[in-house]
Amino acid sequence: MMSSSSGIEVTLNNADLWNKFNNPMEMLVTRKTGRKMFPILEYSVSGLNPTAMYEIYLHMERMDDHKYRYRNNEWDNYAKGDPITPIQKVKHNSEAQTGMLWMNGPLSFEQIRLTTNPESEEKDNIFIQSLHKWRPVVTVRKLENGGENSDFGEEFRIPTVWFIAVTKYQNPANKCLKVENNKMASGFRPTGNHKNNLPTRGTKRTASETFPTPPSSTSPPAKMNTNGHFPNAHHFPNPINFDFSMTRTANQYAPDTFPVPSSTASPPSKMNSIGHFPIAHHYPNQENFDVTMMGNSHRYWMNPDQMTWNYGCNMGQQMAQPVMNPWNMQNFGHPNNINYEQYGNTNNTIGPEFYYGLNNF
DNA sequence: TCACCTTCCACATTTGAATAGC
DNA sequence: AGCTATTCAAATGTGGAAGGTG
Repeated sequence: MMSSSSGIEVTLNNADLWNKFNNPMEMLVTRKTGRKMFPILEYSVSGLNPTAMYEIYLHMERMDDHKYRYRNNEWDNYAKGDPITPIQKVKHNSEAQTGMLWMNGPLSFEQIRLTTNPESEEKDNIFIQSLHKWRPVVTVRKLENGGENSDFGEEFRIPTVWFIAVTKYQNPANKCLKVENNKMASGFRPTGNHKNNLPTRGTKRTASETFPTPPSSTSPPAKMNTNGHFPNAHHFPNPINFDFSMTRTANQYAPDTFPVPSSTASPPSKMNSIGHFPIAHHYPNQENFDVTMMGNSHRYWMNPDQMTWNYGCNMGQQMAQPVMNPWNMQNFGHPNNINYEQYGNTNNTIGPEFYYGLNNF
């Protein structure tokens, strides 16, 4: 928290998350489009005059005149810093508004992007120099007489909030914390589908590398569309990551080929009558469900967090196309029976049977 | 020097949302 | 009108190539 003689206080809301990165925090910066910050900067502000008008700004401030590098598992200041350039202040998206409104809600600067391009003209891009130490500064500016006679405002710095700008993460511990805490990086977790041991990750693959020929023991299904794709399947995971040893042939699709549930809880009896199947739209990490807790009917799965039975979708509702493929003989519930809201994005749908069924691809 | 470091881009894998189709 | 299916957009860290540096 930072307070002042004016009585204004600025607090970082996600300080717990920020404080995990004390080794120190590294923040990625890119040139072309700029990079969003993670964690974001989200503050609370108090002590404002509820009826007065304020603008709030953010800028980055060089902490010293050193240039740092990561060598032998630690950061050292190996050179004099690059020239210190004029400060760019980015005005918060909310523009000018009353103190009451500022104090009502979180003060988030999630739109900020860090760029190495000093010529960037994007409104929310902040130019910073890689390998230098930076500290975010919040400026609260009270508008007098419609802003005509206002001063430059009051600045707030939080001592624990600073970072070293990098174009690639240096400290592995820092990188792990980013992956663990940023859901957009979930593919890089041990349970994710990014496989670091793939030979050509990050570079363009040939078609045969991307779509290897399956083992001969895996018969393709009778029904494929003209693209050779599973009907209605959208984002297929990389087949390289598939476990073809799980593949079943056409006469092995029976429900009893699925794992036996360990739970004694009973699945709900409500079920649709037309045997709808889930459409695999986006495939979540396997950590999102526990296949060992599937119900006896194999039509349900246990949500390990909520200890409730769910129909064959873990995050959303998209259900369609009865008997759309002959590989997966499971019946999943009708969307009318499902409480989607608790799972977030309605586009994300998957059932454990279908997930396993993908190994038939 | 030259071993190591940094930067940049395309990429695969995500989440999230908008739009097209029926 | 209400779902379903498809398409679009954005956000992550990574590998490799190329350039930089003490």
